[in-house]
Amino acid sequence: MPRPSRIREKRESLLPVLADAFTELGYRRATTAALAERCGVQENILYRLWPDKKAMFVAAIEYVYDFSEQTWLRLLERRRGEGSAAQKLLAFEAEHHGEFGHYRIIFAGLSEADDPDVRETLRRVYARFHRFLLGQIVSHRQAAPAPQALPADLAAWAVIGLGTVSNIARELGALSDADRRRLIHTVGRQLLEGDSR
Amino acid sequence: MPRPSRIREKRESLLPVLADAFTELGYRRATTAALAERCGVQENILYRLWPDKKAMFVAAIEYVYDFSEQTWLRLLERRRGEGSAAQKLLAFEAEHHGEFGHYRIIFAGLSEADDPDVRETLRRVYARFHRFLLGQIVSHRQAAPAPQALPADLAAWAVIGLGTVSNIARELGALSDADRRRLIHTVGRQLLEGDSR
DNA sequence: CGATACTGTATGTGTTCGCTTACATTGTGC
DNA sequence: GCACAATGTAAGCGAACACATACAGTATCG
Repeated sequence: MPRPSRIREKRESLLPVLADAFTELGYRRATTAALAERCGVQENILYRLWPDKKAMFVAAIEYVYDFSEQTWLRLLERRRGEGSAAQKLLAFEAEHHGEFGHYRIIFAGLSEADDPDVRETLRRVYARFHRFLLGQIVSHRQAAPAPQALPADLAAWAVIGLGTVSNIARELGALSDADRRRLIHTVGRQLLEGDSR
Repeated sequence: MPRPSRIREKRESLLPVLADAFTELGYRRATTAALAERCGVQENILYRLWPDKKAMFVAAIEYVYDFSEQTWLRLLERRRGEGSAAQKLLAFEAEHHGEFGHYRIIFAGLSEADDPDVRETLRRVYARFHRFLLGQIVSHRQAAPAPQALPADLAAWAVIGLGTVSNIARELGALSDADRRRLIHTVGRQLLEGDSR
């Protein structure tokens, strides 16, 4: 049994590069030639790692979400004891939301969502995102109970919407950095509390 | 001066067809051949009406927003005297939000936003959308003043975010129709009032 | 060693795309 | 009715694309 396969490791080492490429170029302009060049390999090597370009795209979407979630989890480990986890996340995102531009790969995915595989991948990613946020909101509210006009599951979706519109505004230059911070902070807090205070 | 030009009329008559095509197919799959076939003309006729495919896309985006805004204005004229205009819009959108699928052309645009023309068009469209919503929120709050924790301009952006996440959920099948209605209704009202009640 | 599967390089290939060109037909103002 | 621009039809063109093939080098095992 000569030369054990390094396919798995190779896939993992190239995924960040693919994710960056799709993020910067979108799906259409991220040609297989461009992907291969950025990876420093020939095209057919990519085709030995994934069956087709769509599979590379789908893998990149999942990688990007994993990356984001790990960033948040690391943040929560680092910073302890200054408010609830949800508040820390909100403060962090008000500062840094979208600065990696990774939301662009989601936009690219949404415009390819007529494809069943892409749609299913996005559905799973959004479901995970929602579950994560829901957990944060619920534990925040348990720590500081209040009259809750806004159910936590809806609040979690609304937070996703808030992040999305913030990303859109960033992409289009429709809001200044300061206004985007204000938007995330103010609306985020109201959604988090489910009430105004 | 023989045969006056009907270019302007032709453009206007084909715009809805182009908008539908881009909406259904996205930018990439809406090939010029497909656009021409749906319009019932040859490709080069499209090229006599617009300089290139991108211009057709940009015109379609603007048409879609005009169409939506006119729908809302007609709604406000039709239904009188049952709550504020903003409340009527909210109730209407909770029922019908996104059912034309026109949001898809916005997704397509966002994934082509690295192009300056596309980005500028989207920026203008979002600015008009924000201005429209802001006007509705302000006049609603004037009619029924309340302690406002949430500034109206931020509320307007948040409403756009709410609509966007609702569209995403529709596209991906991530929420049932009933849950989407509940989301728009509950969060929408809270954003509109800038407070809970 | 030496067989063998893994890894990399170079070069097609059929198709599709955005866009163009050539040319025939039509309708209007003088 | 005739000049002439507007309108339509048909064909094609270079480039780019996703993906494939052919083959040389290489590391690992018995």
